[in-house]
Formats: sequence, structure tokens, C-alpha cells
Amino acid sequence: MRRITLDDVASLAGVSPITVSRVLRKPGSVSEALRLRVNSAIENLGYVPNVAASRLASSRTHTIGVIVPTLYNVIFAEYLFALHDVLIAAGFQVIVVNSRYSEVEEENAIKALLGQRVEAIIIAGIHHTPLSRQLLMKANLPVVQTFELSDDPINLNIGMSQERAGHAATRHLIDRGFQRITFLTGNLDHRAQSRFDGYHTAMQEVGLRSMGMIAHRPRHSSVALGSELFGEMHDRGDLPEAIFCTDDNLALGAMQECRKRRIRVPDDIAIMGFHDLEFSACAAPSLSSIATRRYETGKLAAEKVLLALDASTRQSNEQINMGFALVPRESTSGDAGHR
Amino acid sequence: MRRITLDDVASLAGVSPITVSRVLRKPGSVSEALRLRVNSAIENLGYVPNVAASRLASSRTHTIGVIVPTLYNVIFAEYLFALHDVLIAAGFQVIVVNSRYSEVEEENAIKALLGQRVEAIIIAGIHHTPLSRQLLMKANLPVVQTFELSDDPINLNIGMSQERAGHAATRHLIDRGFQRITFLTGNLDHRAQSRFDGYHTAMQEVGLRSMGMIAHRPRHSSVALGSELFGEMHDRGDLPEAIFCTDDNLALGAMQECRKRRIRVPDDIAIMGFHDLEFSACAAPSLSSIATRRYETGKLAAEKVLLALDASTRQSNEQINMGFALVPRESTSGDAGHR
DNA sequence: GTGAAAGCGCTAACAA
DNA sequence: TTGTTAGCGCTTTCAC
Repeated sequence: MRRITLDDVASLAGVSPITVSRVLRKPGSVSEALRLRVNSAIENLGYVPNVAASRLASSRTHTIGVIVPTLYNVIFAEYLFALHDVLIAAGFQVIVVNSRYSEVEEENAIKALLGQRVEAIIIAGIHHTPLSRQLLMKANLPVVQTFELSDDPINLNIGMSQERAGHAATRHLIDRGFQRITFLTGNLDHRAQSRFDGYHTAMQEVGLRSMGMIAHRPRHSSVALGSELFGEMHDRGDLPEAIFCTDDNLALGAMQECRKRRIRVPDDIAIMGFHDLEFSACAAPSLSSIATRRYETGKLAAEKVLLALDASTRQSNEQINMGFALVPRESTSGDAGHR
Repeated sequence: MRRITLDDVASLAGVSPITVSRVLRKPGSVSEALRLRVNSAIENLGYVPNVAASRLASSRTHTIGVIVPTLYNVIFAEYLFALHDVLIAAGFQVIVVNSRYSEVEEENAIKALLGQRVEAIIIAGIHHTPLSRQLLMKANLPVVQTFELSDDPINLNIGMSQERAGHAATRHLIDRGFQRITFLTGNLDHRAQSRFDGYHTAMQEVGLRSMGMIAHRPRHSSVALGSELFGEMHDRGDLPEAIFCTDDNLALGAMQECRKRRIRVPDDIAIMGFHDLEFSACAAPSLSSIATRRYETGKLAAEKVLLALDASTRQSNEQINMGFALVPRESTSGDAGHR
């Protein structure tokens, strides 16, 4: 069964192929009589244009490439949602690739996207292999790096200081009177590392000993992992006064484990999360966290890409700091001053 | 700045274009000497193949189309994660389109995917416009409908009975002694409707009055929406003995609102969720729910697609019931028998 | 407003 | 193993 092509439509309608092409792309430039004839031929044949041919001939793909480390994290789902919202509405297709937190896979993803001739790339993170960076710079298309702030952006950069956020979270715990504070993370990706750096600095500033991080394993952050890690920590007998989790999922898991083991939060231990996920406000006790702006980051990134594509001249580098907000709640409200 | 093409690589390496093409696709079929020359030419020029041209020439796209109603729901994120896991590993590209719960947008999505010449389509749901259905049948490619069970599948169908799940959830509440049971939903998509049907039937079977659903608004399910809806219900003064929420997010929001209003769960009101999201086990009280198999559904759908593509002959229709499981927890454990 | 000719960058089929 | 030829299905350019 041969696929129906534009030529088939043209001969059925008794016009030249180019006329069919015009009806499809700029119907206004074709007389009504022909337009109707062509359209009914399209309907009759069930013709669906082949975008590969169109892309090849026009060298326009109307496609934006997006790279995220994982899909299995609400953070990125919210961000992708925003990107889709804006870009689809503007008539672009979005190709999402995940790098599984690997710079090598990211490099492959970049090559794949460039092979697709995407018109812009929006990439989560600022750490890439040298070749990745070089490919992105040479590609001569709008590139947006997101979620973090770079000292040396490739082009556009929309994010926040993970380190300052980690610092603020830790500072909050210190201000509440906690001293033995542990940093808890699953996977140690760049963003978690930066948060840890912020934690470390905050501890040092007030002369406290930073207590390393509990775990480092190649699994995505989840409630279950939080339970596990907390359990192991408790089993080892080194229960701190407070823990700062890189992620609300971990924090919630830790809280769950506390409940099982009859450790009271925040009376026996304070727990601080990160990202302020939707359920965090309604956990019991409610979870203190750092609110981050995933949706807004995606939205802005997409809008900036559209602008850059419109200007069609490569924009000069620009950096936007989306900031973050401390959200103190019950899980860190313990009056730890007089233990 | 002209883009570098395969011909450029060929002339730099002093070979014919087809040799370069072979080095890229089946390196084994080219002598090592030439392969090295070609590869270094590719490196030197920073050549990236144009997939549009490749697709057009080979009429193979190695692309699978996926349609989901929304990205803003963990359910679909987990499912997409599984699809990616399997399909990317098998060397396919995945194009995800969301229909925003609209059959018209779904029809457009189908057209777009067919225009991309995807080699298979995996689509969430079993309700489509007549044209959508016709396009899918005529396209002569593997089609998997997921999440629900169809009486008349287009091709493959991997899902569960939403109605029986709704029935089981309701039955659980009835068995626990609750009688005034309300069904709570935000958006009333097909799956929510089926769950409602199951609820309705279960109520009727034991002679109880089904209490309609509380709300119907075009917003995605969220904790915040659950709070809102529950609040409105309470304000109206019609607090039932139990509520069955179409979604754990709504249920969690309802529980949060209960806590604010000092309504005890499950003593004053029992709450039943749906989907058994990760946080549900560690809510306080822990949330009873229906566990559904999103990841497994996606994995199986992807695997079936690969099989079908391999066989290269259109598979006969097949239906797989993934089932579900009732997960009773604290939020419905109230001993309501003697109120 | 409509069409003819040429070509986008690659690969299938065949030949050497 | 390597190359030649032809063409995938569309759009660009230029002419009418």
C-alpha cells in the first residue's frame, strides 16, 4: 500500500503540486476555487503531509529540543509542562530527551537533537562535557541552560543559586537552635552537590561541624528511599538534631520512618525538605522546605526561546535569577534552644 | 554558514557519499582503513547527519508516537518513564503529545504523529473521535490503547477496568460500614466517569443512594483542588460518612482540609483515594487507595510495540488486563458499624 | 494567482 | 568492499 503524496493530491485536484503545498501552508495565497478543490482531494485521499520531506526542503523544523536528567521527578514534569504550554501554543514541536544524570548521555542527546535540526535547545543544568559545550556553542542556535546559575553561560541562563538555597535552608535550622545537622541525599548530582556546598558553608560560618551526607546511591529520590536512608542512619545510632534533605520526597520518607520508630518530629528531630512539593504543606507535621520555581523557569525559558527565534539574530548572553523562598513549617518548629 | 553535509565528509575523506553513509549506519561493512578516514573527517568537520534527509530516503523513522491527556500528573509521568526506558534502549525516538483531555486535540495529535511517520502509536484511553479511530485503523501500524479496557480495541489494548476498580473501592467503604458515601472528582474525564459508574453500581447493589459527585471543573487533580472541593462540601453542610476520591491528590487535599477544620479521619469521615501514589502510604493517617500499575502498563505497551514492529506483520488484536489492587489503610479503618 | 524546474541531504538498488 | 544512479516528498526560486 503506497503512501499518498502531495503529487497524488495534485493530480486528483487537477493542479500542480506547488499549489497543494500552498493550500497547506498559506491558504490565503490561493484562489478559493482551487483551495476548495485541493482540500476536498486531501480529504478524499486521507492525505497526511510527510514532515520529513517538508523539513528537508524548507530546512525549517519548528522543533525545540529539551534535555532533562530524568522524567521521574515532579520537578521536571512541572517544568516540561510549562515548556509544552508555551511552545506548542506557538506552533512548535517539542522533543524531550533525558540524560539520566549522565554527561555522556547528555552529549549523545545533544547530538541527536542537532541531528534533528532543532531550532533551539533548552537544557537543564550547566555542567556539560567539553564537546557538548562546543557543539552547543557552534550550533549557532538559542540555548537556554536552566535550574542553576552559571559563571559562564553558553547563551541564555535561567535558574537559581542552588548553593544559596542550601545555605538558607541550613541557616534556618541553625537559627531554630539546631546544631547537629545532617545533610541527606540519594543521588549526588550537581544540584545536590551545590546544596551540600551551601549547607557546608552555613555550618562553617557558625563554627559547627558539617556532618557529611548520609548516602550516595544511584537511585532517584523517592519517599521509599528517604525511609530507607533514615532507617539506616537510625540503626547506626547517629541520630542528629535535624536533617536537611535535598528533596521533599526524601524528607517525607524520613518523616514516615520517624513515625514508625516513634521518633517525634520536630520534638526529637527536625526535618527540612527542598522544592516545596504540593503534598509538603499537608504532611503531618507539615514540612518546612525551600520553594523553587519550576513552572516559571520553564515558561520563561520557552518565552525567551521564542523571542530569540523571532529576532533570528543570536541574542547576546543573558542571565536571569529566579530565586527561591524559605517556607518554614511545623517540621522545623521545635524549640531546640534548651536541649 | 552552510551546514556540513555527508558530501562534504565524503570529499574530505576522498570516498563516495554512500561509504560515509555506511560508516554511520553499518560500520562493519566498511574496511577499517576507509572507516578511520571517514571518522576522522566527520570529527574534523563536526558533521552531524540530518535525520530528516535520512528518514525521507529510507522511509524509516525509528520513532514511536505517544499520546497522553496531560503531563501534569504523576500517573502519566510514571507511564512515560517506562515507555522511554524500553523504547530508547531499543533505539527508538519517542514523541510525546498531550491532548489536554480533548478528543479534538487528540485527533490533531494523531494527524501530527502520522505526519511524522511514526512507526507505532501508543495512546492513553479508548475513546476517540470517529476520524481518529479511522486514521489509526487505516494507518496500518501497531496501535496500543492503554489505561482502560475496550470492547472493541483498534489493535492492542493494555489496561484495567476503571469501573471495577471504582466498584471495589466503594465496596470496601460499604464493607467497613459506611453508608453515606460521596464520590469526589475534579475533572470528569472518561476514566473518572467509569470509576463513578462502578461506585454507582456498588451503591445500588446494596440499596444505598449514590450521592453524585461533588464537582466538575476543568482543572487537573491536585492537593489544592481536593482541599477546595472538600471545603465547599463542608460549607454546604453535607458531610457524608465517607468520600471516595478519584485520585490520591484530591484525597490528600481533603484530608488536609479535615485537619484544618478539626474533622477526624477516619473517626468523623473516612477517605478513600485512587492510584496509590507514593506519598499515600505515609500520609497521616495513611490513605486507603486502589493501587494501579502505571509503570508496568507502559513497559508492556512498549514491549508489545517492539514485538509487533519486529514481526513487521500487523499483529492480530490482543487485550491484556493489568488489574488493580485494593490497599486498605488507616483512612478508612473507622469502625463505622455502630454510629 | 499559478506553475516548471531544480534541489534539500540522504539511502535503496544495483553494478563493479 | 566500494561506487553509480536514481529518487524519497516536499519547497524554493523564478518565470508567467
